[in-house]
Amino acid sequence: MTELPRYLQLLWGREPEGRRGPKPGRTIEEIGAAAVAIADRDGLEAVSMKSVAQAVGFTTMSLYRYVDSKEELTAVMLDLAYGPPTFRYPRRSTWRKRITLWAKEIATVRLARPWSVELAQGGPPLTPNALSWTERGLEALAGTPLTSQERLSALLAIDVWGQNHVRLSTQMGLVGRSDPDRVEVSWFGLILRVVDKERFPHLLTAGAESLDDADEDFFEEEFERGLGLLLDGIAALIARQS
Amino acid sequence: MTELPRYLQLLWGREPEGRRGPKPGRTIEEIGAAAVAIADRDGLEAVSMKSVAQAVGFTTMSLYRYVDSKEELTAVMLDLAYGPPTFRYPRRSTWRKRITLWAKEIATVRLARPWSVELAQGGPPLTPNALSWTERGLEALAGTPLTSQERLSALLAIDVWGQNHVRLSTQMGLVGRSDPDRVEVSWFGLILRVVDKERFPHLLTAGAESLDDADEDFFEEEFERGLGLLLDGIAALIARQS
DNA sequence: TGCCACTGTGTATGCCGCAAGCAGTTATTA
DNA sequence: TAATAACTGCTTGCGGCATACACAGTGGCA
Repeated sequence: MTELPRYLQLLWGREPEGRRGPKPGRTIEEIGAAAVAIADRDGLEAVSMKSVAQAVGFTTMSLYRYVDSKEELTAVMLDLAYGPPTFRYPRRSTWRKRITLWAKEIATVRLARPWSVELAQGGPPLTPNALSWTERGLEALAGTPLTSQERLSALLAIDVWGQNHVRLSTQMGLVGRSDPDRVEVSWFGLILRVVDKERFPHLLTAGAESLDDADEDFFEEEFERGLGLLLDGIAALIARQS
Repeated sequence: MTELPRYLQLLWGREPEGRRGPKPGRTIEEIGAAAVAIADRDGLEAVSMKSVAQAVGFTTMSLYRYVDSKEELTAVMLDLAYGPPTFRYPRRSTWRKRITLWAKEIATVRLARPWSVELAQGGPPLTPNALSWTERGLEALAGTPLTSQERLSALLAIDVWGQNHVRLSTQMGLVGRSDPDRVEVSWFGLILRVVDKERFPHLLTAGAESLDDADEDFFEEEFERGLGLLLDGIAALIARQS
């Protein structure tokens, strides 16, 4: 069993006792917050070891006293972007209402920090805030007959879907109310120039019909559609276990 | 309406007529295939404009005659990694069986190219093979009462979930049969060192129970779990529309 | 109390990657 | 036939990540 990575030691307050040497000039939270501020203002590509170091009054290489790599820095950033979950579940609410709230809160956090969905994904959650959100998701499913594996599996599916929804909506410029005639036209309009009816009959039909039914607010309506589908799947599973 | 990006023109065979100048020395497929071969052999980080150029007998900057950026090169790589869908749906099969096959085939492709799930996602599908897979997914849902938006939404949810499943399983070293006592122990064992029962009661319970019920083959069993949930959701939607 | 190992910061440096710009050659169009 | 667009190689600039080391500060131990 190897030692905890440095950044996790720091984030969790789990440093070994009796560290010698000068006291650190900054906390890992300060460093992460500086990186988040840069990403918020100038986008993810503006976050470099150098820009972050400058923002906290260090020189570049001192950051490696807190994180071993830039990848670890981005993990810290994501944890800070998430922050602790502060919402409350209504009293006596159904699991469905609670999970819906959980998913909406996550999407809100992600939307406030669009750069967070562009970060490379580095594995399962390990940081304090990320795990706090997992805990809140499990709390929402408390009292259901699902096994633990089924609970974790369901939360993962919703989380992954939600991230992708934010990312795709952002990339397509479809966050917020939009002209129904313009919704998805950038994607469909583009593929219309290359696909032929012989090879892509279903796609052409689906695309045209989607334009007819175009959402007034793609982000919100597709959120309901996709989350509804996932919740229905969970409901079916619960019904089978009852 | 702007011009099609160069790489899409090339991939779709949609170049304007009458291009002057020397004939290109390579096709975009050849360049993409060289990049895929490098990624297969040495991993994604070994793919640089330089290494790809060398592999096809060019110098670095000539690649920009085919793609405008490295990002476009990775889109070409992904399309080639997918290849055209070659599977067949059984005659008279249910939508559920067809979608299951579709999802499994995608996962197989992704598993054969684990680097493909690490690529940054650049928006909705635009390339020939990627769109062919979408077409096959729509074909699997033909005959169901779902609207086109619901169909696209369902396919997207499954695709996204499948990619994440491959990525996470690969990152956690959980592809193929494994010692049940070791499954997820790397993740849970790690968080056990930092989480406390007061703050994370549900997580600790879920983790311990998951270890008790540990899968013999995490990848396969979690695939069934997660896909089952999504399919149940689609089934509920279909039942409501019937 | 003094010595020494460990730790925090700055500095110097190396290597690599992406891509703008230009020169020379090739093939099509006017 | 001349002009022009397109293909390739070459040059170059800039920025980023991270190894290694010097110096100063702090705690553990004899």
